[in-house]
Amino acid sequence: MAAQTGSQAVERASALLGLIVESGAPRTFSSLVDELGLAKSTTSRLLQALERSRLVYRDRTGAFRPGALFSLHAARPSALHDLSELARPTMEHLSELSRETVNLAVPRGGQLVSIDQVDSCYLVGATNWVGVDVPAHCTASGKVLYAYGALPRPTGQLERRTAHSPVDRAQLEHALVEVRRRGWAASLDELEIGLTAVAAPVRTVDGSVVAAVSVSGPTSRINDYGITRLGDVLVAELRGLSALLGHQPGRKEGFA
Amino acid sequence: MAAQTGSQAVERASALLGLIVESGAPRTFSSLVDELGLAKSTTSRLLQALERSRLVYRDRTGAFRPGALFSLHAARPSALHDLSELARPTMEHLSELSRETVNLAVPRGGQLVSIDQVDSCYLVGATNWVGVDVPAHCTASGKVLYAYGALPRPTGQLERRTAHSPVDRAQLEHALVEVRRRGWAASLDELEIGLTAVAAPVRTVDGSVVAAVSVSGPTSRINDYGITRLGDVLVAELRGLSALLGHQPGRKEGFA
DNA sequence: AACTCGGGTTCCATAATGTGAAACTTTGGA
DNA sequence: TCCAAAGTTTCACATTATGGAACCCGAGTT
Repeated sequence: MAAQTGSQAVERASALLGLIVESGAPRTFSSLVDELGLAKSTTSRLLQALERSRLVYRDRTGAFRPGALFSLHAARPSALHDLSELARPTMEHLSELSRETVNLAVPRGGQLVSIDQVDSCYLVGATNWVGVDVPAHCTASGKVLYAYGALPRPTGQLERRTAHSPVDRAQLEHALVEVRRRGWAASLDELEIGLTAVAAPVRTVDGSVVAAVSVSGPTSRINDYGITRLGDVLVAELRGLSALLGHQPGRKEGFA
Repeated sequence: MAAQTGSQAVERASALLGLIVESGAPRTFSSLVDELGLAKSTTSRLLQALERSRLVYRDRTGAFRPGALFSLHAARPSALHDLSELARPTMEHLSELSRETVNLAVPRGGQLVSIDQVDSCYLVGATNWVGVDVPAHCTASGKVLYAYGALPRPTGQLERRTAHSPVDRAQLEHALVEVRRRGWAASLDELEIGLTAVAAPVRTVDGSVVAAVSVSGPTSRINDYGITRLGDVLVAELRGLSALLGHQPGRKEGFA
């Protein structure tokens, strides 16, 4: 189906592993067989290989569960289970896709702050955002956090950073409606002329939004990539990240 | 080398995964190549497959790290990081090897108590030990815990359960020296006539012993398997389990 | 700039390895 | 006891993995 080149056996085995690990509950052999649609024999062999390698094991009932290697990783004191550690792989991936700067932002004290960043590989556009507080209303991540109630609405005057900054409350609210509709937010030249960002939400187990991930770069390059396309990619990738946080994709995606 | 039948590609890929996950530090491509001794091309393809499946990812520096699936598992609230959960795979494995009852025992209130058990597949020998306190000096696990200082020496009279129970303190101490020398302990008919057990220590990150795993069954069957052989198997397997707890095999294996 | 060294990926012919249908075994139910 | 379901092993076939060599790319060097 989605094989690029090369190792089909490994990919199939990995798919099995994925199913076993992702669904917290023990997976039965037959459920795996017809979920992947492989022959019983093939499935059996692959699972045996995984079992030999201690990547899965069969519990008492004969169902498959994540094996010792997973426990090992989980037990590592160094395996920071915090957000930025979890998000790293996804962010690296997004960085490769877009080749632009990727940021992970969370609300802090009524503003938003980036807690992790993967730099663009271009020279232009690789400023550091980690730790610097920026006005949320003119960033893509900020809009996401506003839209889904992760950040309380700003009080007082909305700062005008550029001619494009939204300073009118009604205008902002209108934008937020749009964000919720599409699932992602954009900010074109609103914080700084020539700087565009696209962001989407990261949800936790109860469906609430806890962070936003943004991709940002020169307006021209982002436009080349396509804002909508980028938004959709972000949403898709972050759905995966949300799953890591325990968010069940099926569930209501309410906004606080 | 140690392939039974079937899927070599998967096993090789798994071996790579193992190296990447086990050594907490990021692994470089070439280190993987010459550690496994596979062709560069093969290694490259396998790693690409693993990367596509999000089982590993390349960080900024190009080194390989455990991928999203591992984070996912680590983040699971259900992923009990406690001892018995961690030990399960190993215990199941031992159960299959020996086909006897496997117990995980920890010290509690000066005695020892089993906190998890995998039953033998034989009818004879499958009693439940979980939760029942037994006199430590006539069990294999107890001797292990004594030997490595996980359990303070017993006070008062040593209970005589059978004619083979060690009731003499000097005799016990002598046995403990032997335990430390070999790395495992045995108990033949000491708790109950006809019941033999072999046990070895589980170490945690600082090298101290926190638990013992024992294999026990009818003296005759255990003898058939070979006490020494069983002891060695236990030591080897538990070395792996100890690694899960962060114990660096190289480190000093001091006994408290 | 041109040259080269080392790490890494891609190509390619070869055959070894993985594949699925079906036969077989085992388990559990009625 | 007989049957159905669940899983494993067998087997003939060709798809798929393999490793050597060629290639690529970036970082030093002259």
